[in-house]
Amino acid sequence: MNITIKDVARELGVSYSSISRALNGKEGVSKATRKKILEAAERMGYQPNDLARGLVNRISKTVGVIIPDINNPFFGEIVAGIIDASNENEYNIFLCVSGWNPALEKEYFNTLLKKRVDGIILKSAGKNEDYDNVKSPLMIIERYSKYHEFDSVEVDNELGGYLAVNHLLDCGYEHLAFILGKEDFFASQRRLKGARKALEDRGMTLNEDMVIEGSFSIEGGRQAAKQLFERGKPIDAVFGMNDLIGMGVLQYCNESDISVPDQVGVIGYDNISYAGLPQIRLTTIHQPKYELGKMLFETLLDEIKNKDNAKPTKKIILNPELKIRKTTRSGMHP
Amino acid sequence: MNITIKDVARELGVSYSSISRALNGKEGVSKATRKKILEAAERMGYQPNDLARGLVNRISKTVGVIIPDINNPFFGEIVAGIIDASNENEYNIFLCVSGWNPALEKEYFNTLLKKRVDGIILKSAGKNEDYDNVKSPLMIIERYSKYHEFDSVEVDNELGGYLAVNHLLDCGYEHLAFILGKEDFFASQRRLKGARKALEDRGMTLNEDMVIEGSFSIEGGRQAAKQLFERGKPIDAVFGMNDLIGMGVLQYCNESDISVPDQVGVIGYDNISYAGLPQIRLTTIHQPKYELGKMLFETLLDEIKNKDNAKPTKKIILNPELKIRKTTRSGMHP
DNA sequence: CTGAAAGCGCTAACAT
DNA sequence: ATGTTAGCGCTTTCAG
Repeated sequence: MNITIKDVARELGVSYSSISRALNGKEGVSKATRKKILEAAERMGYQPNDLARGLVNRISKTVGVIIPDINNPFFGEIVAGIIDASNENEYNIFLCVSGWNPALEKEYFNTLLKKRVDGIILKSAGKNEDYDNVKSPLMIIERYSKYHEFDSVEVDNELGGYLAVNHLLDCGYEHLAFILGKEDFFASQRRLKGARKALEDRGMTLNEDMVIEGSFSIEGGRQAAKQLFERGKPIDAVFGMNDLIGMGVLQYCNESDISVPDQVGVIGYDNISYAGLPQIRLTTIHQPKYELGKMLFETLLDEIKNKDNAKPTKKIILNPELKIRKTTRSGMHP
Repeated sequence: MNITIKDVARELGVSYSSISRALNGKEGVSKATRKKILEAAERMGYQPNDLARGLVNRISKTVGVIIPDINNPFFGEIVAGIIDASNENEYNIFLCVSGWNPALEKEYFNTLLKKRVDGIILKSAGKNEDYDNVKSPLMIIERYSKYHEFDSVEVDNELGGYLAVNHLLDCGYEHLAFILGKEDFFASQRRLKGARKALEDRGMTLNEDMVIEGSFSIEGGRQAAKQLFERGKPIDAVFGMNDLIGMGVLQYCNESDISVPDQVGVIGYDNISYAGLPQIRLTTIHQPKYELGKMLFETLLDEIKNKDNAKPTKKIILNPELKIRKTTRSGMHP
């Protein structure tokens, strides 16, 4: 069916070990025969079988990626970075989408193991201790472990939260509300921690009543905003823990004739492409998503290559950036 | 390193063909030993090696997908459909992103062949005759071939174009302009054909001067609109061949104080998630992208399973739908 | 420099 | 019902 190394060998009357050597650019073949082999392979349309190769080399040049949602542009951009980096290193990506379902995620994980991927990049939908003693190279996007036993790449969530609230305060907003994303408890908590710190740095304190949990979607944000504002307590700024939530808040404000940014300021998180649209222009915290994806892959590859020789684990932290747009007041100290 | 079938066999003192039989649920093993084997495998943490399996079965349970751009939500939704369908059938997806680069696309294609994928789904960035005599199961998204030698799934572009222009005319717009996407010449042409037909059905004719080519992006749409309007000829409606272009037109109109939909009507194509945002509400032609992805995979799988026994090729055509929002006038015959 | 042979982990005849 | 064996396509000793 498919042309194999043996077919080429037979055609040329050489042993197939020579073919292998020639094809892989190893020494031990004369210039002449190497040339002959390469030509014949080309002419016959020979395509090496990576399955067989992988079986003997124990390297599949393949990594698995599991994300919760591909239509969330946040993950889309991370994946774009991963794919580009993998391409540069002649790797291919198995993309799996868990739909925030831990059981499906687990299933995917096992399938990837069976496929003998060289490593896995995972954004877990659940608590990620499940993966604490996996032996294959593994990068968990935002793995929260007590000990730093694993390599990691992350964007500083605490700093992001700090920047967001600091900006809100700079704008003169005083009654801050916070909408967490229940899908990612840890990230939301970290951001909230930064928020708290920004408040405290000015001698203020975070009002715990004003922290509610929503879901990472536009509708989730809208609902949460509704809930928040209908309590009747004073609110003049909302920090949504992702842009989708922020956009939902915007939507609620629009429906309820609350003027943004005058009456209420809104800030999101992530800086997904939507947020920058001229009709939206949501102030937000930019996360370097594409770069994160690239570094995730590169760090994983590093791990793969140094599987045995124990190297010190590393922790790479990327910085988020404040992106001021039009949903927060511009004047300072009004 | 990894536990193999042999390890389990040794542990239990059975031959390893029995293990294989038990694990694959084939007959020829007594209930008792089957149970024993399954337990031992579980206990020892045995994970079958799909590379080896694929080598002997000549089936990798893997398909490759090549798309031009993952951050275009249009492709994102198609991929979501493909991934869901593949999961339901216990397949995994190699996702490749060509960046509209035909050379990279070709490279990816070859890599997938080496990885021995069972089939490939491809949205080609170039003219797709390159793939006319590929022997592996292949689904090209919008393959334009003179003969229907291949299975295909597509959304009716001509109908989509017709619906769009028909609606514009219903709204009372008279001076129509068209912005094509140069990345996808064929699709744009088909849609234009439908547009022409809608005009002719009312005894009107399409003004070829009013057809220009842009690029499938917001900025591309903005530029094209600029070019169009600066010619000074009367234009009261623009049909952008995708939503990104439509949004670019919206942006231009906003910057130039052209009121939409009163002065100028704008219609896009695809109905990507952006288009439905409350701040945008772009009238557009909906393409069932997720369903397209699902059917693409399912049709491919069908092809894979019936590789040899020649079945008649099939052509599945999905219908697009007009989605009226706020960028076109509502009143008919004003 | 080249060939023969073993083996990667698994399945599928073919025996027993 | 179970075991033995060959072989999938390739890489890699080990001889020559």
